Amino acid sequence: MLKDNQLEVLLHEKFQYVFEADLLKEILKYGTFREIEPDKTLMDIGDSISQMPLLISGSIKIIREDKSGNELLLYYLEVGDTCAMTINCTMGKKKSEIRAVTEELTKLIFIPVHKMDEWLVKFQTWRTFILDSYNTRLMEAIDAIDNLAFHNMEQRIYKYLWDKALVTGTQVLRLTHAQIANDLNSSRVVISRLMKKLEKDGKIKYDRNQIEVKKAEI
Amino acid sequence: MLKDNQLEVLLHEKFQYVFEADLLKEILKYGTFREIEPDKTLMDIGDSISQMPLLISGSIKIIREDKSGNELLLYYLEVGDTCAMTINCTMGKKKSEIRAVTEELTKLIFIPVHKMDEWLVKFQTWRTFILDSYNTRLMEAIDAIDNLAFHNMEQRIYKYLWDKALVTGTQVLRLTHAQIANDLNSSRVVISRLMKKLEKDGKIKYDRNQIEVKKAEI
DNA sequence: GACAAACTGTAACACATGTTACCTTCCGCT
DNA sequence: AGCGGAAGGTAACATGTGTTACAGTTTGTC
Repeated sequence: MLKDNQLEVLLHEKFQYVFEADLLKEILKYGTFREIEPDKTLMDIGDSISQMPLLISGSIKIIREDKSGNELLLYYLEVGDTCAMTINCTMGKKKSEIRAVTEELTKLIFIPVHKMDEWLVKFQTWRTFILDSYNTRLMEAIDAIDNLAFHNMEQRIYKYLWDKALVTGTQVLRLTHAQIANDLNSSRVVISRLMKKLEKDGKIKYDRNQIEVKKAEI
Repeated sequence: MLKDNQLEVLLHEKFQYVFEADLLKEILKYGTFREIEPDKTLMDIGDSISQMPLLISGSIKIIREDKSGNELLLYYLEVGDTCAMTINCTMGKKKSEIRAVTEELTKLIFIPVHKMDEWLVKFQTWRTFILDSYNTRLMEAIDAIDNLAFHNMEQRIYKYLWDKALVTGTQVLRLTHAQIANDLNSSRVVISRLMKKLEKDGKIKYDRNQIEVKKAEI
């Protein structure tokens, strides 16, 4: 746990240009801070949610799964993001349709539901934040649809790697072909085959457990 | 054009349980009514939007297109819906990422942008409505992702037909294989092939320009 | 009735992706 | 050093989907 003043410093650092001063105070007052290790499931399909998370640092994978257990990575949440799903899960008392897994060490503030609605009335910046969040998520979902509908697996792999490089802030990734296959709902053999092709085309370079992504056209 | 009192009757009929009385009055005062024929493009990719539509009757197809002109039907808007895209396009002054085409004769009320934000502060029912809209759209986008990621073309065709039956309110549809191919970003031959199979399995029945959808498991 | 256009059926083939099986290489452990 | 497991390479094949080409049928129009 952080001391209050440390949390305050963090909040200001990340959100001073997003939220007005009074709102920052309220967040500090009513929010609950939590720090979560990498690869922890924050929320699973079917869970009910009573608090809304606000991402302070780290990143979170949002994953969709069908009944047979096939998975698909939808998008990442990063600093300053919130989970749009949660917004309505909390407001509408519905169950989660997705799984959220921390990608790295992640710091969050949880906001109680009743404050969410209250702040929509009181704070212009909160309204903008919530609507922006929804919109960003909707765009990301549509981006995911584009990938599936209009791009082949080779393009999807490259985009997956590049996105991951952006999120983690490094072009050298530590991950295996099997992990990629899992996130893209494909199979390891297919990934290996196409990785070879991507390397031949100079778009990536890789060794066991390590992939370097180069900037390239999709 | 409708006379004011006719519009009032319509609005009440559709929204009396959604919006509080004062809000209905404001909508009548500041909204602009429009009636639009089937198969008209309401909004195209790259358009700027300055008004938010509220669907009174009819239905609207939301379509995504890539740079090469390949199309994909995302979902339908129905009575009581609004276009979530628009919400942020108006607020954030961004351009549309999708195309909206009327499926049938459609009645709409357009709301000026500045009222949107004002009402978020003043009316609880408006807040709920906007957040619900976003959430519904996000769920529909995720549903579209599920289809693409986890279902084969045969299942996608059946779901497409069943959804269309729900939207239009009849299990007998007037459409061609080529139209289906277009909406699913496939090709006519593929659709014909799989339609044959669906018919053999008793899930549909069809003739030239006409398809009867039967209730079946996906 | 003749004709053109639209709609559907079908075959043959190309290509992308998934599956299975087995092999090699690398790495950590004892 | 030897072992076992994890990661990756490769081949052979199965399947799903897209493409091209052409034929047959229906529909509307003159």
